[in-house]
Amino acid sequence: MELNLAVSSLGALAHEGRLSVFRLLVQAGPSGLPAGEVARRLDIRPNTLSASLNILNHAGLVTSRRDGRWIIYAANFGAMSDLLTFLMEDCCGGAPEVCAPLIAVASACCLAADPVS
Amino acid sequence: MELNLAVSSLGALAHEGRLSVFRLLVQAGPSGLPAGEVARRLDIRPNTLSASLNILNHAGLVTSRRDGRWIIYAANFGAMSDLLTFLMEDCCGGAPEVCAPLIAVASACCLAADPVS
DNA sequence: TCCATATTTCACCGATAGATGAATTATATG
DNA sequence: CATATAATTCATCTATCGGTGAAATATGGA
Repeated sequence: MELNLAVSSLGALAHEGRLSVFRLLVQAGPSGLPAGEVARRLDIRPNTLSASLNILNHAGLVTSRRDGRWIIYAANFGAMSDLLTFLMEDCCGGAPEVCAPLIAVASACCLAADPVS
Repeated sequence: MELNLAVSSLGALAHEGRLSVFRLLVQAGPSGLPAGEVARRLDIRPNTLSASLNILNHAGLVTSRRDGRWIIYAANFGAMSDLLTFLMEDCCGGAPEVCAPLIAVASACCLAADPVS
């Protein structure tokens, strides 16, 4: 990942409303949620939410598809993974203890369901 | 980690100069680097760098200590770990494949040196 | 076709971020 | 004490961000 893409992704997430939206979509999984459902759950006005989703989308963090009169947004898990990987690069230059908690978190939520060989 | 702390941490990193500074400090390890050395390596003016370091410091991402006429900055690896952990929370609601690459990265750089039991 | 619903786009305004030159503080050395 | 170096603080200016009301676009149903 390039520095500038990381900066725009971090900038997209560096906002209370947008971070809440992104986390909600992460929790919702790959099937995503319609914009209106996001607005209702987080109590955000439609036009404000639209601007937020547009910023997250331009940063590559969410995808959108139309389904009838709804537009479904979903977290882009690949982009999320790329960003976190970028932030972790070289994290162990002198401090291997940094990664241990992360491995624990990732393991707790994933390894049980889909173990890494 | 609270949402607002995550937002301020992400905001601190969402800047080309500051992200470069943070990554350099991460690579430098816990012993850190003097401000002037950071400025020289990244070609940033001293006052601009000072503002950047101040923002990273207020977000809790770097620490500072004076050593003679130098002020040594170091990445706060605990805060970094907390932030990444926060971003990964609930990441597997429906997509366990998200975490696999992260585990791989973390494992590659850490497990060899300090295996998680 | 007409209307209701879902979502976006637009124009505007106030607030905040970011860079800079100049001045200031702190430390070491002769 | 005088001077040079390291780093910060301050004042200022410009650019961008973020939210809002109003209007526009798109879809489905009567």
